Amino acid sequence: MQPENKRWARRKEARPQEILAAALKLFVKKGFAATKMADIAKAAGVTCGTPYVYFSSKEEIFKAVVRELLLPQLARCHDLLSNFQGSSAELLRAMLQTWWQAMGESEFSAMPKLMIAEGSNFPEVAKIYQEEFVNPGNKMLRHLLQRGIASGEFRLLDIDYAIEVICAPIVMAMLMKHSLINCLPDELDPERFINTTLDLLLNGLLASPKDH
Amino acid sequence: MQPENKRWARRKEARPQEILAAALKLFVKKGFAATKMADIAKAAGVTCGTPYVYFSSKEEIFKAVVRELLLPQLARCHDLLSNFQGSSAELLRAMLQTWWQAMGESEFSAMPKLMIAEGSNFPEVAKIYQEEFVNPGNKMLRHLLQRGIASGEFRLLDIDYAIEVICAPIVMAMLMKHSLINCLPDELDPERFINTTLDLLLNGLLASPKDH
Amino acid sequence: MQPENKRWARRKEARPQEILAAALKLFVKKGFAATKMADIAKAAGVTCGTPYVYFSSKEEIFKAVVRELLLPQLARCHDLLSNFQGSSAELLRAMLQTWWQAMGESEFSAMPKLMIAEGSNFPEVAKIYQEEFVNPGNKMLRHLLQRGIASGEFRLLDIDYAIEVICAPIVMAMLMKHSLINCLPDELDPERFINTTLDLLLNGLLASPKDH
Amino acid sequence: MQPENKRWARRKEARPQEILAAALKLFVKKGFAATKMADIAKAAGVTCGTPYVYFSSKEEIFKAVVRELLLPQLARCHDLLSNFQGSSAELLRAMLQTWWQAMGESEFSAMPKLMIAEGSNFPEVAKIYQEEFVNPGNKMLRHLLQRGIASGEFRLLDIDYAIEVICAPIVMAMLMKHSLINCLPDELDPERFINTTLDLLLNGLLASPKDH
DNA sequence: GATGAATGAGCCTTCATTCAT
DNA sequence: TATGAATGAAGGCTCATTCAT
Repeated sequence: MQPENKRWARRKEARPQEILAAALKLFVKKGFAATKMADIAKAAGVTCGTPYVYFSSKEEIFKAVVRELLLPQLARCHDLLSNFQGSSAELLRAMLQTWWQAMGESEFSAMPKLMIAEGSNFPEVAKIYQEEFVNPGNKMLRHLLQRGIASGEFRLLDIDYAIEVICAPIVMAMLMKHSLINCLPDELDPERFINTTLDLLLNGLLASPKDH
Repeated sequence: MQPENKRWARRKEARPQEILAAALKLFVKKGFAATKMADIAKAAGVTCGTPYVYFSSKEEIFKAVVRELLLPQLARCHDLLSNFQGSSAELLRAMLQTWWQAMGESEFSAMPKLMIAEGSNFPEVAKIYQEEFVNPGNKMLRHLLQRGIASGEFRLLDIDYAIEVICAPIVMAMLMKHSLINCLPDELDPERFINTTLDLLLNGLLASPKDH
Repeated sequence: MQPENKRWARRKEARPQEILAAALKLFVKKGFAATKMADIAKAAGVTCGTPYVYFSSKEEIFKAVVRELLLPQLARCHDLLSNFQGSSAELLRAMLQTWWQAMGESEFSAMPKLMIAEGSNFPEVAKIYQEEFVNPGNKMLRHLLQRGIASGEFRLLDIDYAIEVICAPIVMAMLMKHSLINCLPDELDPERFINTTLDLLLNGLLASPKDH
Repeated sequence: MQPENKRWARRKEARPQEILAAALKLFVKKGFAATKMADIAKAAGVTCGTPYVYFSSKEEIFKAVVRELLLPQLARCHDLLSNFQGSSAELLRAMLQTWWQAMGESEFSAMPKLMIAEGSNFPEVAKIYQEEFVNPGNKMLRHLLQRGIASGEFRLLDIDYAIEVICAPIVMAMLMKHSLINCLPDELDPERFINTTLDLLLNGLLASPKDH
């Protein structure tokens, strides 16, 4: 008595997540405007009317993608880091690694692209992303830097701007995963990438002892 | 007999550039799909049929924007840097500053957003951007790093990945200029931003003398 | 074992009537096309699939509304009038009053609107209405007029057309109850309305004694 | 050089009126909801996008039909009657005849049906119709009755309600022209109809001299 | 070259209807 | 009998593109 006829399968619980997952994939690949509702439906294994059973419009699907799929990832990051013991440099390494694992290596790596591409057309979505994802993330990084500076481990920096310099490589790596644009000569090797990022951020380019 | 009097006889040469400039502004603000041909025309001061006199389709306008408007900027960068005399650190500073002035502070700051957002829908455009803009830019940076390493000024680094780490902050700054997303608490102060970027990239976070 | 406990076992007999009553209310308020099956179901206290247990389509519900709800009203009129004793003028008054009470003051006052609005899209329904409601009603009025003429109480009139002149005010009153259109400066006062109608129809506008 | 190819004919001036005329015909025949934009377009000899060059939505077409096609008819009536010399009974006859000629015998005879059928779904349209057509028409009739009463030609009546009784037959005749519903046994003969209406309204049903 | 009315394919969304439960 | 998730055809509307002027 397996549902031979998949067409009328009733899967009320699973459908919304399947639709959101399909939508995320397509939004990421083609952008919001170029993604057809019919394609989302097909990718989710339903027909074109079904998404409207669960979401009132394409834009609502977009919002739900952010809220339901992306925001939970931040909590994961937060949990992993909140109890960290060790040097600030080690904490930074742990943070970048966790971030990459939680986002960079999952389909959520596509969210930055999506927000950059479509945010200005959907201010509500951009606001959710900014306030519930970017700001909390920045806050975590700010604490980390302040912790390092307070302990004397880190130099005194222009923290506001340093945050961006530190975030930028990992965000760019995510963006490149989802464009045809690539700064790297080959496939991204995450370990090399994070090692190099940390090496540069912690020690800088200069070979000689610093003088300034 | 004055051709000036005939409204449609004037400036046959200037039209394409006006259309491309209008298109760039709108693509940047709203994305490719959300930009209507009629809006491009209006912004260029012509009517909706005129763009088709010069370009065969919306996509061709996109390509032309990249080729006609973006690529020349790279040449500017290249010229400025090719004859540089001085330390590699100073060269890096000059490069970031030139890059920011040529792109970050102009409307071309929007190109990265546009390419990230729409590149996968327009592989031809992405290819042009990759091969004629990104790759040459990376090559310049690679030379800079190799020059610094060869002279002993820079440490031995994983150059391929270091390139991305160095580019990322400035590209991210451009992206943020054109989204509602912002990692910075206030308006970007270019001087502070470039100083912090260079400080971090050259000296690293760590307070203690390096040992390796 | 109490069938009351099973929510879907209760009142198999009452369902169709509840659905038709709900449908009538909604058809009247919004028209046939603008009434959604789901709304009919909800108004009838069932879910969207239930109407299809009893009716094969929305149009069949429409037909049933006419047959089940409207036609019985005519019988009521007929019964009340068939045994009337008195002058023809009194009979006309009784007829208009009965008609208004049976239809004008009930929700059936909406049927004329519905038939005028949707009749041409549903010829079958229009035919039922015409043959089983309008024609019998006209016949009653024709008998009344013939009775009055035969007795010398009424003048000799073009009966076919007089029927319509006599019907028109009361039908219009029903139509106005269900539109945003209103010829009256205030709410309809049924007594004033029927008195004026009868006064005009019986005595005419002219002040002087008739001569013909 | 006649436009052999009708498809690209540019007829900016005529198009809107053609579209409205086509829309009126179809709205009348099928109702607003059942009329497809594509059908309006086809009936107007254009393709489905053209109506949107001139009207922003289907509802705007509806409004324009009322404003552009219906309201001018009222002016026609008004002009014909404003200079009338003669008895009030003759004026009433002239008014009904003019009304029937201007509306009843034209396609505008369909407007009452349309307003009754769709008015409640489009309050804005209903308001225009009520305020700019029904009210002015009623006002004209009120003046006529007051004129007749003041001169002693008409009896003292409940004017508000008499207006409706007088209007009703002619409005009903228009409604019947556009439904499958008919109170008359044969095709409407306008002359017989207006004669009977006037005869009844002026003299009443009763054969005996009035006493009151 | 320039115009802008006209085109028509395509997409989001609705909703009457179906059917597994 | 009743449910309500799922279906899919259809319609309003958009907009890139065309072409007579």
